[in-house]
Amino acid sequence: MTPEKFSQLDPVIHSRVRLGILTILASVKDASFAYLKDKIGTTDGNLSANLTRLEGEGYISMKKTFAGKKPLTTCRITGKGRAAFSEYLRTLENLLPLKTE
Amino acid sequence: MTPEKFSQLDPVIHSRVRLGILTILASVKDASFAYLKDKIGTTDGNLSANLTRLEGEGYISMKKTFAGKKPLTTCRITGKGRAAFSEYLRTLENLLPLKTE
DNA sequence: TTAAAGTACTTTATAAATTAAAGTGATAAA
DNA sequence: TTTATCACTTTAATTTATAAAGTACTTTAA
Repeated sequence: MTPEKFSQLDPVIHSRVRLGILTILASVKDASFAYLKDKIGTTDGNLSANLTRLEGEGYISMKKTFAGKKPLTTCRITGKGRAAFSEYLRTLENLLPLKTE
Repeated sequence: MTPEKFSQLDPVIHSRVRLGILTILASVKDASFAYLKDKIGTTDGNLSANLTRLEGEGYISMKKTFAGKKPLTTCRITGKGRAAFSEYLRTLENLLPLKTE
């Protein structure tokens, strides 16, 4: 049994913005670009880049539609993303001295 | 009351290697370079750079001595580092759906 | 009606951080 | 002696993240 190492934490998830995206997407059916931006507190460019990264990893999917006349990007976590996120949390709990009450 | 944002997570701490360093140093009086390297599972160069970063932030202190004839770097968390680490954990617990049992 | 401001992003450029490779200086082993 | 090893540091290369521009509209307001 190898000792638990911090390198086990999925680097795709271990980014403040991507962690925020996945945390939100794990708890709602889907979320818009604007909603994510507001909740996470980042810039348009940064959010865009990180969503693209997560989509590239197959952790989320994005659908582009229109809300009236305005473009609307809707994001959703995938099964793979949900599994990776759960595993990330599990690893964190094993590694950190957390005391959730 | 502003919504909780992931940008509140201290970027100095939110790095897999530095998180590992602080987690260990928070639970022991001090630790050697070799011990940290083994426990965290990283390379010499990476560990060295991250220790220097933490020292620069005032989160840890390093003492260089000799163990017999070999150089020995001993690391210790500072009060500031301990406070920042606690705050990081507190923020994480507020942000993530953790279920520590 | 048309100019200005806003929305909802993406793309490109720049800065910062991580990782990998090479380097240092000493000891120990063959 | 030369080869290897230890305990790191430094430099270089790659990857990330942040910031600045850019695109393609829509809405408001003169």
